[in-house]
Amino acid sequence: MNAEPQIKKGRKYDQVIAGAREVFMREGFEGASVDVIARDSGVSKATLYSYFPDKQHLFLAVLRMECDIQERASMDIEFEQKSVADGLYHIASHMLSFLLSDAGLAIFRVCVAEAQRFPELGCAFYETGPKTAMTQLASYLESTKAQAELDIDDTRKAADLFMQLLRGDLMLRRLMGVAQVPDEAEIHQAATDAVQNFLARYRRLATI
Amino acid sequence: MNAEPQIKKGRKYDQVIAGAREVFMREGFEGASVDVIARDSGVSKATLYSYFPDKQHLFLAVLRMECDIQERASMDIEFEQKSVADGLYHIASHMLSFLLSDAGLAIFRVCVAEAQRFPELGCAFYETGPKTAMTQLASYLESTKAQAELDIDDTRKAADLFMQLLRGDLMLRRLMGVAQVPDEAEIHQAATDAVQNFLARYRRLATI
DNA sequence: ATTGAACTAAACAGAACAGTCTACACTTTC
DNA sequence: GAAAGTGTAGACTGTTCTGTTTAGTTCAAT
Repeated sequence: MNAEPQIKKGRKYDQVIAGAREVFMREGFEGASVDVIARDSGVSKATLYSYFPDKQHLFLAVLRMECDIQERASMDIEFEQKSVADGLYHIASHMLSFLLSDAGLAIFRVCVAEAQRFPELGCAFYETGPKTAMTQLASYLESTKAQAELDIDDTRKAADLFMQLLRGDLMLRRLMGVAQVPDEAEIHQAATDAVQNFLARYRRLATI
Repeated sequence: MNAEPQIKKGRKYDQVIAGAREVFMREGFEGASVDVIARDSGVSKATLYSYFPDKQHLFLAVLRMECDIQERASMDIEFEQKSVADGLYHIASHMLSFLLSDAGLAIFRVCVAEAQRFPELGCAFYETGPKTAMTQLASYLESTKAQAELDIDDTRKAADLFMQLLRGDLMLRRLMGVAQVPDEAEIHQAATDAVQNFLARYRRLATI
């Protein structure tokens, strides 16, 4: 926890992280070799080991950075939407594009695979990824609840449900390599379905 | 595809599979060493290699067997329930117990991790696991639809939704190592929530 | 009792691995 | 232009890995 070993120095730090990211995501932790990482990064092994004390710390540095990115990539456009349906659809398609992309899947895959070997990793991913998204979504639901379009008693549970609806079967098929990376039409379809299901559950009845 | 290499002979076959299963589930494909598998199986390395031509074939044999088991473990108790709610709850708690158990998670984890390296594996898992369950559930929904308790236009979509509701946030937290293996109360809670959400979406309005 | 198949332990070869080290090149700064 | 800092290529160490081989053991069935 304390006394983080010497990490970070020169100008090639980002280059190493980028190369390592690619190889780790492709091969997993055990499958990736330091020699390959060094070669793919365009960096010598000596340089790599001058930045990171060992392979594990490099791995964790890559994934911590990935988590940071994920956390910062918040749902920008929130309140200026016309209807709740539009807002939810926007969020849905935005998140689906990421979740189902090769990059999004790769980090999910690696975290699932290594969550046992690196317990702190799984927690960090959950906190910065799904949980952050859920919290942001919950606050959105809270805000527009005033618009009285929705009838929600527990926004946290509702946000949770929406996330579940999003991931759905398509995510599973992507994870298992059954489905290819979806095109815009498929994402549109999945987002529409999710919003529809969500509204069917939570739309205020008296209003429409 | 054709000409499967020589696999299976003597009486220690099951013993090897059992040992390999345990090690692979614990360590993943790359993390598991053949020496450890042989030792844990109580079998010599030579014997192991007399059964399987290499590590990959052993790995795939383990997971094929796991898929078979998963496929056979159908949802026994289907029609003799009183209400649809009871039937769905029964299915839900049954499936959740498996999905969230250490064993259920382990195979899911391994398949996610190795679906890229072994493309046929991901497909086999999806077909025998989630897809089979969904099909069985769909046929249940079809049958009780006659009871007019539910208002379903597309049973496949409905079954898909139910599965999504099941997996939910708890499954994600388990995968990431955030949550421990749940006790009966937690499973009851999750199953109840899922059924409730499902019925809120699909219960026939005019009936009650 | 003998035969033959299945199994064992242990050593082995050859490769790949993580991590270290040496010797050298480039750039900046005094 | 010397010195310091940062980089390089790649050889090297010692370990671990998969997969093979050898020489010997168990055991069932004749």
